[in-house]
Amino acid sequence: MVEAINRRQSILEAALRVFSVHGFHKASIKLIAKEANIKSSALIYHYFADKKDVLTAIIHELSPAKDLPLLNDEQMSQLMDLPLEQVLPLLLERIIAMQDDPTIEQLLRIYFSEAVRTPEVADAVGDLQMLGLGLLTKYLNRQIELGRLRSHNVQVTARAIVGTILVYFMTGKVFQRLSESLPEREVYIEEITKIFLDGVGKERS
Amino acid sequence: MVEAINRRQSILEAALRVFSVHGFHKASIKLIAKEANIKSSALIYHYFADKKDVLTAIIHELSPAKDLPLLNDEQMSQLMDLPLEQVLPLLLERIIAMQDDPTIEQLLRIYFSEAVRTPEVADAVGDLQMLGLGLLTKYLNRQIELGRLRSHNVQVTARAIVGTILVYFMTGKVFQRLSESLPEREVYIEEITKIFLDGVGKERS
DNA sequence: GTCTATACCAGGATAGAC
DNA sequence: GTCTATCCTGGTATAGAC
Repeated sequence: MVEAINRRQSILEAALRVFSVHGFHKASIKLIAKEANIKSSALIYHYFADKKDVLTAIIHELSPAKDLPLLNDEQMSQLMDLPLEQVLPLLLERIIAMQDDPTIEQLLRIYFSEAVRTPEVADAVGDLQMLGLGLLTKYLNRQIELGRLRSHNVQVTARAIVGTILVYFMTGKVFQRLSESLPEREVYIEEITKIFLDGVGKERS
Repeated sequence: MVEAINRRQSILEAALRVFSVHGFHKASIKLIAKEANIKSSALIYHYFADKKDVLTAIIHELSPAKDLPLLNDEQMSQLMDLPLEQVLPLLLERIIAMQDDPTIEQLLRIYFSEAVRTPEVADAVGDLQMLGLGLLTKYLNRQIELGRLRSHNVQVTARAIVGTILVYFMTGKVFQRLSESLPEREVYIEEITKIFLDGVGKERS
């Protein structure tokens, strides 16, 4: 059978699942083979050089980075001029929704656990974050230019925004124990937006 | 030689280092033995039931949770009444400074990479965060009560604050690539404080 | 309490038939 | 392109002497 492409793909998907559950090192080639419904683990070596190569392929071929440039330049520059009270909810909504996609969730699990020691993974995630932080700072600077935001250190704000996403993911998916007190998604997004716009200080009226 | 306690301790410390660098599964008992300067990996089984037990011991005996109750009730209730513009910098300063301690940094690395799949680790970290979030929400509620902060969803604010710490750690220690644009520690803390107090919106003057 | 030696198994990877 | 069989390394863990 010459269904090479399908085979390769299903191995990749199986590996994604196995890696995300067991971690790279505990995940065995044999288990991946079983998950992929192939009789022979040897087949994996037909498509990939070694175990590490499977991980690399996952990172490069399944990364959500590809989905990011779904905005063309026009849409982008439109976004740049929208006020924060519109952009922030949109952004948070979009990114948090991504976490519902099982593939993304599995990828994130791998990223989290492997990034600390696998430079290749760290780089992939780093690229993603660079992109995100870059766009965010660009946007924030533009808004300052438009006089809608006060002049401030946008690097910090951008990171703080990313932090709210990070913490949402972690309390939701990693430390389930914390999910109880985790507010509804809409509430979370709404409140975050308010905080960044106006802080939590007493209204100066 | 009856230096049991020292031995046990140095095994634990060696394991901490090895786990933090290689991760739990890749870290081998033999390597830990070597790191601990003991001739025999068998000795480890004299002090611990198995490899997993070493990890458990690390988490329970080296966790920074113990250092947290360094405040007695009096100091605590004093803190509760201090305004956010004082408490937040203090808190951030303190926690970020902890990350300079190599032991803490190594522990954090283990937490991050292992929490996603080792429930025991997740619980330990979860406890820590519960404690942190609990204190934070309590504090925020108190401040609202005092009329210093506007009434709002404190669960969200608490998480957003934790997020700023998380992201600082990650961009600093995990994704070194992002360190370049990472602002100075003092700047970061100062700006974060400003954001939470007043947001980044145009001053309403 | 610390060592040497070793049993034992699992995982990564290859050879080679079909 | 997919399989069976197998090699080999390295890891966990134990037995047992000192």
